Amino acid sequence: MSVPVGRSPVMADVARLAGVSHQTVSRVLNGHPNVRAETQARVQSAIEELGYRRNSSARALVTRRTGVIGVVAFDTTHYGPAQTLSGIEHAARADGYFLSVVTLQTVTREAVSEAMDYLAQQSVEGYIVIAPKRAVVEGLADQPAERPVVAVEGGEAPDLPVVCVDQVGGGYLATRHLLDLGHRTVHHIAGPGDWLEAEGRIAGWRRALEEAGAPVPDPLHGDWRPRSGYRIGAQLAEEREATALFVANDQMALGALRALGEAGVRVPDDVSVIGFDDIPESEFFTPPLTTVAQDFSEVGRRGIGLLIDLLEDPTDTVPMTPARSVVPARLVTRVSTAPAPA
Amino acid sequence: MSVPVGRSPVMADVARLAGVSHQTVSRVLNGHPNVRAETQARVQSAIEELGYRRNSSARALVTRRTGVIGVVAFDTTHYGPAQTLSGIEHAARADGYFLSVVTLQTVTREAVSEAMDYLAQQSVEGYIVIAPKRAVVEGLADQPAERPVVAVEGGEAPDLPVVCVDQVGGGYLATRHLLDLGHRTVHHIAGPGDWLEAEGRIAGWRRALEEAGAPVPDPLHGDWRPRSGYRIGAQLAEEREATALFVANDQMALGALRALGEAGVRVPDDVSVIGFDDIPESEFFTPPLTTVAQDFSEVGRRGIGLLIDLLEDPTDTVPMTPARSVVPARLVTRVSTAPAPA
DNA sequence: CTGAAAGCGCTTACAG
DNA sequence: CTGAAAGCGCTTACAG
Repeated sequence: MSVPVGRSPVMADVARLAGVSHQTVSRVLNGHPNVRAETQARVQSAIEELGYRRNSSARALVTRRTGVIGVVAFDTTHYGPAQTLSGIEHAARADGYFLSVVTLQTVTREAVSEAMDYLAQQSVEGYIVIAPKRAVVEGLADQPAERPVVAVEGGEAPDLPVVCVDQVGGGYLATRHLLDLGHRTVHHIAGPGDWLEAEGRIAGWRRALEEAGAPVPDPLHGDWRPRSGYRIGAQLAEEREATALFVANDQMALGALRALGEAGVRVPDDVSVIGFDDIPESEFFTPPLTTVAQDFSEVGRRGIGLLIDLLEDPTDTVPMTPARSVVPARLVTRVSTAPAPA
Repeated sequence: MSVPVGRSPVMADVARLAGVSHQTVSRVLNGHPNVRAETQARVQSAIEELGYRRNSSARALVTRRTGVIGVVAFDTTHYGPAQTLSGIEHAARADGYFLSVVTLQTVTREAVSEAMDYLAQQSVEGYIVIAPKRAVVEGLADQPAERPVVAVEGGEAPDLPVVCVDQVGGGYLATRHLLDLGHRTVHHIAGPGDWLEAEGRIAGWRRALEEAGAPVPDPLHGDWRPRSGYRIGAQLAEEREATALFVANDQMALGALRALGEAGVRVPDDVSVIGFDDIPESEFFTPPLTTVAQDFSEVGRRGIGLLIDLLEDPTDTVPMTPARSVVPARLVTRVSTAPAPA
């Protein structure tokens, strides 16, 4: 009445031990009604006694559902993607889905479609793609789309279900904050040109300036990394023109802060600086950084929610306008911003 | 000669189109020898024409191999785990494995075994567990171990294959560097008591001090976050005793730097500070931080390598002493350390 | 409420 | 070099 050594127990083993057919075991496992309570109990204890675990491959073969969601993420030293991935993972698990992850070094269309291909080999049911660049999002929309795809964390994108933080609103918030402090205008250290987040933040910054009738200086593009912020910060310090600086992420803000400090420019007395992301370090920068916080976990949660809706939607009709969910950004005021110098 | 609409092509469809049996298609797909070149070409083009993709569940059912590796990771705002995960992912993909990831909020034995249970439902072939706490590693070693497990990124652990950075060596390196600079002793802001990394760094620090016959102050425990470094830094600044400070990670070092700065203690003139991790920000701290770099990607790579060896080892014998791989740490000298004040 | 039958889409011996 | 047969471990109608 026991299982041969060296082989994991299968449903038939449980059935034999419980004195029922394997179909009844299946019913118990799947929570079907129409199983006598007493039978169910017998099956349950047989399952426990044997340490039986259902063979997921066999199940997937017949149900045509693997329960696996493919995630294409990016290998960055950035704070956001890791947080987003974590939000995605928790939400997926809460709904009983598994996550298969591919992380990319380079953010290109080709790399993304290769990653999706790889995941397709594993029969994922749908995809979440962390798609921060315009080209990638557009490449995604072009794809034949055998399975649902949700883009996450870039900016808003056409023709694709998307979850993102309100980058435009965040950029607006940051700039507005500085203008309200009496600054004549706000200079901007932007992210790389093809990043949706960079574009959104520029748009918000520009809108706030235009609304206030303030001059709109050329945005200066960094590469998200501290060093680029340092370089541009040094340049701005030399020009001695800016009194307010909106930097598109906290890492570049850190570099800028350092360059300003080295040039003898006091923050916030001479120049106010605001960042974006609210990384854990930013509170302890010199000085503590005013910044814009993004709720990455919420983005992950909503992304999974959207995808699962798509996967489980019984109607199977593609809506004319894809779903879209925008998470608001939030201003975090600290020490690095102050009223404009007299 | 084509596939009914609404159904993905199966092997039989390819076979029909190529005019062979489905077994021959299988042979081509699996790269078996003994297929005529011409037959192979016909099959290949049928595959392409139909856009056929092998059903992974059916394959796994018969081969008893899913090609999936389960990863238990931690949801931290830390730099290391994300980098490690990325290293794991690249290595796994290079070897044709898939990664199913669970991220944990809390690092407890229970959470880890729950996560492994969840992954077992998906029939993972083995596990990589990022296990930074002693209790977790010990819990892992206790488990019945139906499938191979490799622990990664904690310290060295008994009874379990492990890949980690040489934390003891790193702590030694940091402390030695400060002693060589002429400091009488080195104070230590440590990580939380139950973390293996914290323990290893303390051990290395202690060894260097003892070797040099220097006094060994009590280590002061933070929680890895900047705020705890700030708190302890403020306390040390008040005591005015330390001239050299080894902080167990860069985030706490950032907090300490800030506390010292606020107290009017100059770094490195009055106090030298060294961190651990070499996060991208540390180069732009005030002042740029001397620190100890860990090659997280290498840890991930070796972890996967070890696990795959275990999975593919034909002998199937468990060695008496589990494999163990230690990645060296590396000193990165910047501005925050200097000779002891006269 | 429960069981006997069929079949999901592959791979693996076994013939030839 | 290639095909007919069996079987992996489940779920899903279909009977009863």
